Amino acid sequence: MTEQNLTKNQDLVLNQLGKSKTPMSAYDLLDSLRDKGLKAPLQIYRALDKLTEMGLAHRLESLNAFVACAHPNCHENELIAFGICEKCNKVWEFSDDEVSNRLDLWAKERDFTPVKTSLEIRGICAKCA
Amino acid sequence: MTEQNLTKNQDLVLNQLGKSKTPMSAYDLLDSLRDKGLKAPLQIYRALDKLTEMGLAHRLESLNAFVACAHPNCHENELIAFGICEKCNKVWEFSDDEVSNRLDLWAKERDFTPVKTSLEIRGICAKCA
DNA sequence: TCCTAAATGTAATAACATAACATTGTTGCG
DNA sequence: CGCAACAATGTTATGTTATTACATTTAGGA
Ligand SMILES: [Zn+2]
Ligand SMILES: [Zn+2]
Ligand SMILES: [Zn+2]
Ligand SMILES: [Zn+2]
Repeated sequence: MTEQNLTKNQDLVLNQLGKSKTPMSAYDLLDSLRDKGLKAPLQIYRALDKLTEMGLAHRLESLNAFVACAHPNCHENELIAFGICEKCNKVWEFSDDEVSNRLDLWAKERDFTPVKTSLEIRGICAKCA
Repeated sequence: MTEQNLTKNQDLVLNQLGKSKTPMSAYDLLDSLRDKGLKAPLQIYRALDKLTEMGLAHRLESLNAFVACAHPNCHENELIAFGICEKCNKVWEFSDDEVSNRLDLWAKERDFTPVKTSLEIRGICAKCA
């Protein structure tokens, strides 16, 4: 295992995500890991579930795809935002306390208990403009 | 047509969405509109495409589902955010200028041109807590 | 060791979305 | 009106994403 407590499949998936410059779908991952012995979607989805729980990978809801976390130790509780270029598919991961605070405020005002927030800005990056 | 310039299918889909208290998937919509003559997923998806373009409906990326717009004339350009209760599935549509400004700033700093932003807070509402 | 919980393997199926192509309806212009 | 151009529709097939169900193996602690 190259990462802390990861199992074989989790490690394979995370490494593959780490190598990729752009998000990968579960089936992209499956295709690229067939030669490592992975054969079924569920093997990928199970690994991704754990990795996203641990905060080592993130799911991009608007793409149905996944990226490795770009931060060393990305807390799963904090708000994470993504910029996604629709031309080159590159992803920028960032967070913004002010945005986070405003959304917390919205929630508090309504007694709404946030569980998971997704914030994805799709557009065109500087390089592709 | 009960709405402005909508075609028959668009009108059927929007009305169905309007009646629903919770988001509906394309196939939910298809099932509930079969007796109105709709038979194929594409008929639903095409109507949804137009409705979301017009800002009369919104897609919830994290649910693969759709809601009627809760605002009278919801500009498609402004940032729209959603709170989604994972227990009762109710959705609150809102916007926040400060959040919007912070994201604009993030984009400007990088010459990133936003096209479409999705912001979805999943959690538990006051009633379900 | 033995028990238990976590992880894995495998097949089948469900849920979501689009491609391709033929047809019909609408609008505006000569 | 008659025609062209475009938008919307109908229909079939297929592609893509995700989960259910169940059997088996592995890892770690009493
Ligand atoms: Zn991260
Ligand atoms: Zn780009
Ligand atoms: Zn709206
Ligand atoms: Zn609720």
